[in-house]
Amino acid sequence: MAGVHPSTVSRVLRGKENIPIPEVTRQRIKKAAKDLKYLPDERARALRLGKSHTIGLVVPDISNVFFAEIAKSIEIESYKAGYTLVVCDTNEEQEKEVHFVNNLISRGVDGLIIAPVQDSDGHILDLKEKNYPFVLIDRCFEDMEANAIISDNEDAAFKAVAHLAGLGHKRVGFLSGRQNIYTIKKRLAGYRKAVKEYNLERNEALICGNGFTFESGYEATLEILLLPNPSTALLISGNIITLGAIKAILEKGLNIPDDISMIGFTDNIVSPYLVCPLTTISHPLREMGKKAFDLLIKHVESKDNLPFTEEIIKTQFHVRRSTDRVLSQVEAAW
Amino acid sequence: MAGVHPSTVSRVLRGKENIPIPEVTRQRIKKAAKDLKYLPDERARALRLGKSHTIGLVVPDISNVFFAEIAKSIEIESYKAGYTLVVCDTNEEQEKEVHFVNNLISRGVDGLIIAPVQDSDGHILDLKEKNYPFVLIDRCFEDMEANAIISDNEDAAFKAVAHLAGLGHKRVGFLSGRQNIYTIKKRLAGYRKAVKEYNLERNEALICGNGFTFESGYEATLEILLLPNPSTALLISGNIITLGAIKAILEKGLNIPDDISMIGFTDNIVSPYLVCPLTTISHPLREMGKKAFDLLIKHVESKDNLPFTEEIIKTQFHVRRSTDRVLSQVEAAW
DNA sequence: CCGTTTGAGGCAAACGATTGTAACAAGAGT
DNA sequence: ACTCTTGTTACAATCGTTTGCCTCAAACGG
Repeated sequence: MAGVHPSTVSRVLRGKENIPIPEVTRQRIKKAAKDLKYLPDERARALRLGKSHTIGLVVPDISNVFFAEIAKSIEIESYKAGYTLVVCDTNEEQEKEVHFVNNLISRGVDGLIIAPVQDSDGHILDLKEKNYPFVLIDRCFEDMEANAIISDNEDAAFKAVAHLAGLGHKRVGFLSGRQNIYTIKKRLAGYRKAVKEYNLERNEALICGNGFTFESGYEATLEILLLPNPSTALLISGNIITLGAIKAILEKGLNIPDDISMIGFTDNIVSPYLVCPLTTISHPLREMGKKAFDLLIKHVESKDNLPFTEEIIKTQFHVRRSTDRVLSQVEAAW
Repeated sequence: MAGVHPSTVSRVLRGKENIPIPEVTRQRIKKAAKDLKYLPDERARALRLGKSHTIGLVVPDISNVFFAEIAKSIEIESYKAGYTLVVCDTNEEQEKEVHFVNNLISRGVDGLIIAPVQDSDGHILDLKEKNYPFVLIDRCFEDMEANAIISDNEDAAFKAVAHLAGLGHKRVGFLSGRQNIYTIKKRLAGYRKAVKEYNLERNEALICGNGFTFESGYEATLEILLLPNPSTALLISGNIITLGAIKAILEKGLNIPDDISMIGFTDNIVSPYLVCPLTTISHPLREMGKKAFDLLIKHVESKDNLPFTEEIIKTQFHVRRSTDRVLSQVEAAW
């Protein structure tokens, strides 16, 4: 429409000022582009340039606020940095994760941020082998060196149990998420360490559950409540699980915190407004997202091979009403 | 590596059985592909084929469960149908929405699902003009014909207010989200209709708020509570706003539902477990997502221009404890 | 008046995959 | 012995951009 060669259009629209093209032609091209509502084909550009200015984010459940918050902050950072973010939800299914990672690479994303399902790690090792830039977030692999932004799960769990011990609890239950996941392993380690240190009841039956769903939280809680000696407190590894636990507790006619204390692993905007305002461990999710993005971009935009960085982010502990002194049967009788 | 021409590789890997290629060669190529961990370049394929098997989803806030649920169901449907979903979060900013829509088109997505910010509609009209397949979800434009999957906001709001009227409430507040949005306009219309029909107090001061944030919910609620005659019930247009409202109510030392009833517009998994189990209007979000996806794919895969479809989905009403009979001052004195 | 610089912008190759057509060889048919 | 299949695989063009290089004309210097 402007009567010039595509290459000239490209030079004008990409703003190559050093190539001499008279202002009249520039204007003619720009006007034509506007009139035609011309949008460059990013596929073709990416193909030619070998760079897509796109990054991929792979999370296990986008409908969980935990990952939604992370996604949101990475999205905001990407936008600011001129990158487009592609979000994929694996639904905690390994097969989908492999599919998405390959798919994203096929579409030429410049890098990946992954919160892995962790049923296997072959595809992650492939990434390392290909020297593909990626950052693990929230979950990493113990025996693998990689970029990772994680939180201090072990320490947080330890402190949470310590808090309960300080309130006189002797039997603390641990509602687990999927047990083969890094975060859960670490939290469990912290739990065990505190149980030992504060001399609480050691009983494998108090460690219950294997999943991040409402139902798995509900059922695991029932199992613990139906023990001959149910726990007087619960440490709960996930915010959807927490709701299942509340359901079970209410159904049994129990009161929080009088009959049972609870601590939620993962604070969110509703924690203070639940049936009983929930004591939680809170993760600075926005900060984690930003750090993961910055780290990824550093690797993407660097020519040489940077060494891997693993950063552990401190969590915070919010005491609300769901944790209180244990009422022993004797005290209760009073 | 297999010593053959790329075209032969393509034919083998795409499984063109009608082109005669001897089994030995096929195996040689497949083995090489596996050994090299070959992944086809989807950009190049999309460029050549004019089809990317990708669709774009543009939502105003992915960290809001409402849209996260929609995103999740669309993601699941896309995966099943062999499409990749690209999710973009506009943060309720018009400028970002325009950017994302253009960006997605540039990358050659086959179609778009949009929950628009609705500060303007020029970019949507462009889509129509270009005959680009798209489906609006949750929010549509009153004066524009387009594919849309929406819910019966007006009716739902009407019924909610009717429910409150039935409980004896005469002054019902309406906590609004961003007021220029289709859904809010409709809800407000339903509210006004019920106010008229049940002869409730008509007072513009009872319509309050303009945003979907926690803070805007908090402040709008305070405004209503500080009126000389505060409302005895609230209809609340959004789940984050609801939390802000609860904060304001608790801060004022009021009790739900004794001092004030509330109905939340948008049920979610926590609604039953809030300080006071919340009476809500629930949207079948997964179903809406699936319908939007199916509709989009129908348009994407059809050669001819299908007529636009607008489907209105029925909401459900969940009565929980947050709505109760109004306690008049006289009754309360008893 | 001729050679050289400079301005303006076209040409062509490349990115990687796809596909209609062509090419070449071996074998079949006459 | 020659043509005609048929089987096997290569060639070339294409998708839309980008970029190094080249061309052509006008202007300039001597």
